[in-house]
Amino acid sequence: MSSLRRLLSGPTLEAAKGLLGCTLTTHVRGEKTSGMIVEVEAYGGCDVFDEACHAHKGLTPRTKIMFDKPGLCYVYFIYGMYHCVNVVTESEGVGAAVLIRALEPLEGIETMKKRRQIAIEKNLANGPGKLCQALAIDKKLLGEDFLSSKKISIEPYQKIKSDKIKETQRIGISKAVELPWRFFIDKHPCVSVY
DNA sequence: TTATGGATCTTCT
DNA sequence: GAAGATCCATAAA
Repeated sequence: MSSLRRLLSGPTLEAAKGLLGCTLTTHVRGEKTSGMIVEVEAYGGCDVFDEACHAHKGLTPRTKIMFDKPGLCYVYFIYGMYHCVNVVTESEGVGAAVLIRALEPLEGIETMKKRRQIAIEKNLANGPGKLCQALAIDKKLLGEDFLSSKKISIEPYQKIKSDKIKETQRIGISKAVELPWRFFIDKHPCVSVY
């Protein structure tokens, strides 16, 4: 088992921090795009009652992927126009995941600019909905395995020192607001909100 | 079958 | 800083 898989099988908060500095890559319609993960949020897991987690009420058709094997891809549609990507964490049977909130664009930047219709690099993927547009992530990728899929994958890239990682409350939710489960690389220009 | 609200982004002031 | 766009998944009936 790879070290990344082992990380994702463990506590969601550890997995979230460990994903910072990894790369996220997609291959869609022959175009390769990738970026480094600079901001994440943890949802569910760790035996904590997390009302903001989609899976907190139990297994539904929408959230069943969060109860599946760690390392799978959970994509959902929000506000009528945007997608968000999550990495499923913890053991099979536990409803937990890490939301990927922001990337630093690395490869396929021209493709991302075209998909996003903007030219400013740091705005290509500095938000959960934006990075899905930039990497062409939608529900076709639901259930793919980040560690073995050819369409979407996560790989270790840069080691982030723990004193570079900042934790704060999560963004854009109305329940369990107080949990400090958002992690990002301090002072990185591609982080969505400070 | 219908009603409700959301892990957001953009545009405008 | 504030508001509108817009549609899927849920829950209730």
